[in-house]
Amino acid sequence: MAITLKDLARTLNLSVSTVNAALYNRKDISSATRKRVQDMARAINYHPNLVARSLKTRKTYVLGVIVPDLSRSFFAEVTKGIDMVASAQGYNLVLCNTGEDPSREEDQIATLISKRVDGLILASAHHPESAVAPKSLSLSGIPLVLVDRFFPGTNFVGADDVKIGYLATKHLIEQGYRRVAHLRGPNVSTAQGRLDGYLKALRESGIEMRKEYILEAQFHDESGGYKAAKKVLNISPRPEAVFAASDPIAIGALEALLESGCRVPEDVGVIGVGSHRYGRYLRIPLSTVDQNRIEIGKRAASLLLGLIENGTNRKKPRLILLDPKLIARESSRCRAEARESGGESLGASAPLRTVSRDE
Amino acid sequence: MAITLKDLARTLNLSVSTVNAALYNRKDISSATRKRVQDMARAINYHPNLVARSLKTRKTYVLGVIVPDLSRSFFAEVTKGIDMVASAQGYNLVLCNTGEDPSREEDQIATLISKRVDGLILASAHHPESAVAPKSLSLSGIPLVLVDRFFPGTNFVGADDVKIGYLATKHLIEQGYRRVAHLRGPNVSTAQGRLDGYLKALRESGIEMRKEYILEAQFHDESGGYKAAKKVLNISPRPEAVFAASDPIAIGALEALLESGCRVPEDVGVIGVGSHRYGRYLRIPLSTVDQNRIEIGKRAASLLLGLIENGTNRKKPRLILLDPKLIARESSRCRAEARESGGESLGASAPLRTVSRDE
DNA sequence: CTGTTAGCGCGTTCAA
DNA sequence: TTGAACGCGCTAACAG
Repeated sequence: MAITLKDLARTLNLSVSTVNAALYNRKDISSATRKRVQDMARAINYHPNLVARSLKTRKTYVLGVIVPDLSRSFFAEVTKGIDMVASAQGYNLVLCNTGEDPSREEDQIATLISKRVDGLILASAHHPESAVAPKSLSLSGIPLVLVDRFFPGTNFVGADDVKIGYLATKHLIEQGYRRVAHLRGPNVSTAQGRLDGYLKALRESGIEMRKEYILEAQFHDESGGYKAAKKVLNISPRPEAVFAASDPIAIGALEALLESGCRVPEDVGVIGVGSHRYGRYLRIPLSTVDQNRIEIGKRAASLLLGLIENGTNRKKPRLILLDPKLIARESSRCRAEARESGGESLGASAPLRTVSRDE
Repeated sequence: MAITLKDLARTLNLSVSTVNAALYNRKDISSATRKRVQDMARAINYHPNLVARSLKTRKTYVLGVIVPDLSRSFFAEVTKGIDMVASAQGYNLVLCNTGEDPSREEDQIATLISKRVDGLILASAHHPESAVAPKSLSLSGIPLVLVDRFFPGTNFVGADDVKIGYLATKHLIEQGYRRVAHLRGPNVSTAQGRLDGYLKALRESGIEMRKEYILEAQFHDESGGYKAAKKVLNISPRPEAVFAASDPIAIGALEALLESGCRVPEDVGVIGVGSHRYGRYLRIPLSTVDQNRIEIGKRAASLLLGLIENGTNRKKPRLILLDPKLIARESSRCRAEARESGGESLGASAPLRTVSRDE
């Protein structure tokens, strides 16, 4: 049985309120008693019961975080970012992995409401159009921040997907590729934004868009990129480059292209999105666009904590878009001399230290 | 202000205990009232206050999970495994990322004790010799399961590291490499086990171990593997193969070897540990040993839940070692004809579908 | 400076 | 079947 404040008070021959005040380091307690109390607390291994405290204070110092799949590096890193700022402010994370199952997402939200989390971060919300979950959430008054997938009318933190698509496509065009295909993601805001950016870059360069150059795959699935790239090879005129909406798609595409005897980047250029940690170690070091995942998590947590501490009576939902960064590697280096583009120097000869990930 | 049981009861003109029983679906309530109560609960968006319930029942249905770095795929996947079985049993996870900081680990444990988690999973415990944390834990009576790094006297779930080292080294030897170097991890049980397995395999094959063939690196750090491999190249006689204690180390080593003009696997064979998702897409598809990470998480959660539900008065700590699996790819294929060794077929021509990760 | 006490929302006797 | 009342451990008045 856990030791309670009352136990501690009895042991010290003090009242609970004195002991409590002493533990909180209030100044209206003699420093002598304060020390006595704190020493004794440590000695008998007293740990304040936070569930009782929460019941009283109506504050749990817990943030709910719902992600579809923690084993995707995107979500793992966003979660890490969230935890960095949350824990610095004394909050803990309760993490829910929906496994991409929309019905579980609803259950999880209900549970988190019941657990009285102080706020909630929802990554890649499912079918928010049905919006049943957000509805009970807003009724519960729990502040909510969406991450990754946008949904109008709610607080949102994510990468600027239009810019991602634009940067990637523009880069390919600048490298001398004209016929650029796009392996897009499924029908969510993220994929849509990247597609828009792709179209914008084409338009800006006076390149006509071709519907048959746009194929769909799953963000996290190499085999989708593989299949789509195989199809790309049969289109005539054959595309000279591929902008994949994610690194996994790009990796699958790379595999398909090489397997079919294409040279990358000479015959076909490839660029992905996500700045996967091992992108530079692939058969052909992969160009990519960095979303700044850790920062996404950090900003989401900051925003949420702001909402929590300043009360939710914020007028309008905030929308935070982070700036993506182009990382040019070998997979997109056509004939053009290497421009300065925020990337590293060429392939395998790059100094390896820079890749170490201490932050 | 959240709706309480009392609010609900008042709305229905019933007593709280009736309402409560109805919500719990007890049979001693007329099904008519039961339905009435449940409908009304939904209608007015009632969410039972679990913190109040926990205070009463002394059960939070929360498991603490402490990891050093969620952005390392090992921990992300173990955590995913934990969540799979925990959530199936109605438990939530509160996740703590120590960022490798031992002092934070202690703080986190203290917080989790105060939050009255029902159990705790500690991955890669820091300096357990000081053991201050486990001590307050056992005093608190919170069941504890260690994962990844072993520490005698506690429940443990992990891969069989000796077997990992043995499988990897044996494989290299079978492929015809005789002089095998080992890039070991830092001084923790995991690295020690793999080293032991390495030595065992050498012994068994009558190969003399050479101290200068054993170099140290950080598990998660490519640059460590890079540096160590550079050193390996200067040893004479030069090793013919490298068993790296992790995939990141192996990837760094691969980079160093190729950069120095070595051919892999012809001049030097390489094998890692961890079955990284992109190992097969690297410049040279990387042989590795799979630890079965998801399963580690699942077993850890099962064990912990068992301890929780059956009371902690278990006699002896349990020790669960999972069987690793060799995955042979190109980086370790010397001249020997491909043996059947649990791996896939050769390199880039392997059918890509098999890599999709639905499980 | 220190002690007493009334809830926070829920679960659970025990009576009715 | 249903209702009344106590207590889980802690916080925060308020009283001394």
